[in-house]
Order: sequence, then structure tokens, then C-alpha cells
Amino acid sequence: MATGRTHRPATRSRGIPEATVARLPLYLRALTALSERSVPTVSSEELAAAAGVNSAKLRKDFSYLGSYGTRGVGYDVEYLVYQISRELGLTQDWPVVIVGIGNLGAALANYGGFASRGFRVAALIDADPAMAGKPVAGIPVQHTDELEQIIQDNGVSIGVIATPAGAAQQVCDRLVAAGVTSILNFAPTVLTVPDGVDVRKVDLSIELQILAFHEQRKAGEETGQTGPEATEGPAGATTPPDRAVTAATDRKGPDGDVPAVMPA
Amino acid sequence: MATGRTHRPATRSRGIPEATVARLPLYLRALTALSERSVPTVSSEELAAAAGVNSAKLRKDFSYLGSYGTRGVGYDVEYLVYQISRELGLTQDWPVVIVGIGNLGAALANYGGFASRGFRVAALIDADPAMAGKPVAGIPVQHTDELEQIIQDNGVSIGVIATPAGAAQQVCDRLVAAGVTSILNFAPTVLTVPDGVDVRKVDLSIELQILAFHEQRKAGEETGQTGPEATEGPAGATTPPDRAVTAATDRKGPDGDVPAVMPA
DNA sequence: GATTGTGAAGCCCTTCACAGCA
DNA sequence: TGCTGTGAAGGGCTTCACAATC
Repeated sequence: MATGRTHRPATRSRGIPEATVARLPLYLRALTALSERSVPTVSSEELAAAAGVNSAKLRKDFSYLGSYGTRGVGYDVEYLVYQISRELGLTQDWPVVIVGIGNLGAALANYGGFASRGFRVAALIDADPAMAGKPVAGIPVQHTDELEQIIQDNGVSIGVIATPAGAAQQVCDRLVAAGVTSILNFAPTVLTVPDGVDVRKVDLSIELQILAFHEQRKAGEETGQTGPEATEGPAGATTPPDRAVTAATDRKGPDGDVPAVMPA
Repeated sequence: MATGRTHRPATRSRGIPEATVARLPLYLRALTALSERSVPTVSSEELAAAAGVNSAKLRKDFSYLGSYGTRGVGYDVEYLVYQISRELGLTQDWPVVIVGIGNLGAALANYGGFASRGFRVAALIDADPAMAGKPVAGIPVQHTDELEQIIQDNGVSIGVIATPAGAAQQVCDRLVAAGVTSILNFAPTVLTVPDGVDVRKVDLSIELQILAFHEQRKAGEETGQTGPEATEGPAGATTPPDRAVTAATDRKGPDGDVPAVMPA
């Protein structure tokens, strides 16, 4: 998963666990696909397979929403689509602004998955005056100066930040001051927000780094190595820290088997 | 955070918890920033603040890597940067291919965060013949026909899928058959892969849906409502399911207090 | 007979609080 | 004295397994 969690410890609103909330969109997508194929009912086993989870988890998740299934039969697809949509708040219209219309911002503006889920791109905002008026995904880009006005005029409560890291906090502050209370952050920065504002973060390079970790592990297993400790010291590393090769003491890895260099 | 977890139950490689692995990139980014400002040492408290976590968690995380700090002093920034980089496997070069060069694929190709972390975009691949040869982010796009050859020639083990949902599984199969063992999936589909292949998923619309859930909750609290149950029935909903308004039985929400309609 | 809904058990992760060390 | 490293406690999520229900 991309990363992001809120600063607040997990509101756990009305008893629905965060982990369950995070899976509801998955179920919804699988159900929508079934609905389009006019499938009337589905069992927890089938739906779980389509959503990529196990069936016990799915049933437990649904139990937090209520008793929406029929024993011996399964779940009514249309009914469940509606219940989940309602629970997620997708039965209402959510105007969204995207700030930072670079490659990523444009990709987001063009992303069909938003409109089909009750999200409406109310405005695209960029700091570059040259962008102003240029249409992206059929929507003219507006200048950052108008940010506050746009938020208020459209009653926007969700903002998407796709600016460079350096501008993110400032944009965030302005969004929050103007009334936005939920932020989806694509900039590689930790945003500071007041209580009551939710931030979720999507970090492209973090996901790759997690994959690299496991990939490295696989390579090690193949050759009988136990892990990165096997490649000892900074020699051959792409970023050897010079300060690290000064004093040497007995530093231990978690297995206590590999001495390493120590900082001065 | 984006979502994605692997199908396999959490490799927990060499005793480092998944949750810790997922935070290492955050620490690394914060440390890199300190390093650029030539800060020599940092305490768990300071670093935790910069990374957006609490200090106990950070110390616990680092304890899985080894004893890399100095009591009474803190952590040596350069040394820690190196240790974490090594643990994540970033001291080696990871050639990556991006498949699907639409808006998102182009954004990814241009994303600086990759190159600076040991990831090298080895090739851009697209199914559209008209794209072939066109440079994106300075790299000429190649046609899907050459996928297998590219993977093998470059020893690629990590693939990024940024195609439409319909093409994702097929691309995934070909990547895996050609030798890719880690996949970062941006397409809104559940990918099926053989054992030994890791998949992480980043889903843009899912993140927004999770925000909408909490946003709705906030709105409910303000007006004294308890939650979505307060708006009863499909009336006024954007997607009212017709099948849902036929038979009515005593359906209960989790609090057992709100009757709802039921499928036929 | 089939499938849901759910207590109970187990696991993993977070947080606490303090011993250990520089 | 100050800060790390970590056992222990606590909490949340997943999984099991079966009673309840159609």
C-alpha cells in the first residue's frame, strides 16, 4: 500500500476499524464489476477472491456494517454496493481541488476513477502563471492566487497536493485555512496540520523501496546468504559514508554475528 | 497511504517486521535531509518528529536493525543513512521498467525520487505503436513486443504497471514470465501472481474514498448526527439501487437501532 | 446443505516505562 | 545527566471454527 496514515491515532469512527474502512473500496470495486455483469448475488468466498482477501476477513468486515447477507445464499450485489457506497460517503458529491498540475497532477485530473466514485474535480490550481487558462482534462487551470476563493465558492473539503515537496506545506496551510479538512498528499514531505484535519500520503518512491527490500531478500536466499549483512562494509556501495570508516568498535547486527564500523 | 500488501502473509524477512520496513524509507528521507544540512547527530526524538512518528516506535524500529545509536547522544546521521540504505537494498542499482506510458506513466518516468534512491528507469514500454521512439523524460518509449527482450537484456527484476485496468493482468503475466519478481501496480485491478512474486498496489481513488469516509463522519458530528445511517434509504442517493426497495425486513445496523431495506 | 455472522484465540504492532550505558 | 535499547503490557487485526439461519 502506499503509506499515509493520519496523525490522529485512528478515529475508529462508530466502531468501524480503520483496516476495514481501507478495504471497503476494494469490495466496492469488485461488487461494481459484478453489478455490471448483472450478477445478482455473490458468496463471501467468491467476492473475497475477486477483492484479493480471504473470506473470513471479508465477512468480519461486513459484520461491522450490519447483517447484509443471507445465510445459505450470499450477498445481494446491488444492495451491498449501495450500503458500502453510503458507508463510505460516496452517495454524495465531493468537490475536490488538485493543486500542482505537473505530470502527476495532470494524470490525476485525467484519472477516471475519481468521477465514477462521486468525486468531482472542481478546480485545477497551479503556481505557474503560464499554465493559467490552459485546459487539462477539459478543465482550465487556475492560478494559486485564487485558491481561497475557489475553495469557498465550491465548498471544497478535500484537497489533493501534487506540488513539488518544497511547496507542499505552504499549499497545505492555505488549503486548511480556507476550509479544507482532508488532504491527499503526493509530495514527498511530512505535512503538519491542525487537529481535525486528515492527511493521507501516497509516496511513489517508498513503495519501490519496500519492494527493493524484499527483492534483495530473495536474491540473498537464492545464494544462501542471510541478508544484507553478508555484503560487508561500504565497499562497492553507491553512497559510502566517509564518516563511517573512521573508528571501529564492536557494533552488532540483530543476530549479533557481524561486526561493523562505527561513527566517530 | 496507498494500499497494497502482498498475497503472501508477510515474509517478515530475517525478523524485521513489515511495519518497520515500511517506515525505513521515511526515516531515510528525513535523515537525508539532515545529512544535506550537515547535521552530524540526531536524537530519536528529533528524528521521529521529522519523520512524523513517535520516538518509541522509531527506537524500536532501529533496534531491529542493530544497536546503531549512542546512549546519551543520539544517532550518527551519515552512519544511519548508510545502514538503512543497505538494509533496504538501496546500495545497489535496481533497473526498473515502466509499462504504460500515459499520463501516470510519464509522471513516474519524470519522478526524481526514483533515480536518487538507486532506481534506474531501464525502459519505458507502451502498447501504442505511435508512442514508439518518442522520448519521455529523455528515454525513448519502446513497444510492448520488445518487453521480454528488454527485461532479459537489462536484468530487470522490478516492474511498474501503469496501464489501464484491462491490460494490467496480461502485462503482469508477461513481466513475470520474463523474470520480474516484484511489481508495483497502479492499475485498479487485483493482480494474480505465482508464489515468490511480490505485488504492491497504489490505488489513487481508494485513498480518496477513505478520506471521504472520515470527512462524512466529521460532517455528521458537527450536526449531531451519528453517521451515515442518519440519512435513511436510497432517496437522494446518487446511485439508488432499485432492487433494494422491494421487500422490507428488520435489517439492523451494528448498533441495532436502524431498520433498513432489504434485497428481494 | 450451504453460507453467513461471530465469539474466542493468536499474532503482530504499538506504547509504556525503565534499566543500561555513554 | 541524557538518551538509547528493550522487556512487558496493552490494543487492534486476523484467523479459526462453529452455531445460527435460510
